[in-house]
Amino acid sequence: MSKQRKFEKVRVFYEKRATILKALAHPVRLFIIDELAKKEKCVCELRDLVGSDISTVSKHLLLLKNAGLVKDRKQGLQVFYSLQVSCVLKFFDCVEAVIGAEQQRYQATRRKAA
Amino acid sequence: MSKQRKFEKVRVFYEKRATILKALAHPVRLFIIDELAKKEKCVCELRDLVGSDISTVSKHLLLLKNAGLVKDRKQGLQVFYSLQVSCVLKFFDCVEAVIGAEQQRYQATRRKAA
DNA sequence: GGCTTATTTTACCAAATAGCCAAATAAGCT
DNA sequence: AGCTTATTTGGCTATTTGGTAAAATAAGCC
Repeated sequence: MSKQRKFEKVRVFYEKRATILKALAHPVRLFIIDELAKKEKCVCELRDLVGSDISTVSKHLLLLKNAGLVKDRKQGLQVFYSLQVSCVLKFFDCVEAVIGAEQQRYQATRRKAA
Repeated sequence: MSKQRKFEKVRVFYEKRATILKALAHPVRLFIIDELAKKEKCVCELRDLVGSDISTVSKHLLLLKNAGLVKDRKQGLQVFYSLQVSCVLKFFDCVEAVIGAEQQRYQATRRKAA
């Protein structure tokens, strides 16, 4: 019983982590993060870049904000969003490494098959 | 038209990134990754630790494997999984920082309200 | 106040995900 | 081959997520 169901005891901890990662786990949101890393942008600018309904973009931004990844600043009619946590960018290097390794394995398999 | 719908041109790139992050975006899978970082484990060990149906655990592992994050090794009746990409662990430090900052903001708000 | 523009919220539908059980597969043992 | 154990796969339902359109808010301008 000692090691069993260890997860139950740490569930809340991992749920918090998962919230952050869920916020990142969407192509549009990852794109938005990269854009905001360059420069703060208003919702309408992001809508033009992304090309979907502004309400959709707004929801993506709310999700990122609730996760603590971006912050917003109101200026007149517009709301400008900017990146709150720059360390996420470093993580993408790791993600790229995973993708690269994956492709290498795929090509190795193809060579073997040929 | 120059900057508009930029996302369409880079969509595939961000979809690949999102695949990796989706694989990470689940409390049980994050727990499994931490466990595998310590030591390779068979599916039944992980089932005991997690406490859900073995088929559920197996599916989580398949997902992590397809994302290139873990690898498997068959030994007799058992299948042992281990962490393939250790750099994900470093990212969790960033995630913890986000959570920490979030809590600080929350407490600051409470102080203001009180 | 009324008009316009930017953003958010609500309501609703479609698609994806997570979980469990049962059946199928795989590997060892006698 | 028959039995047992470990894991994977398929089928099903419940829940969550993603998207759009329409309504509601918010801020500026006349």
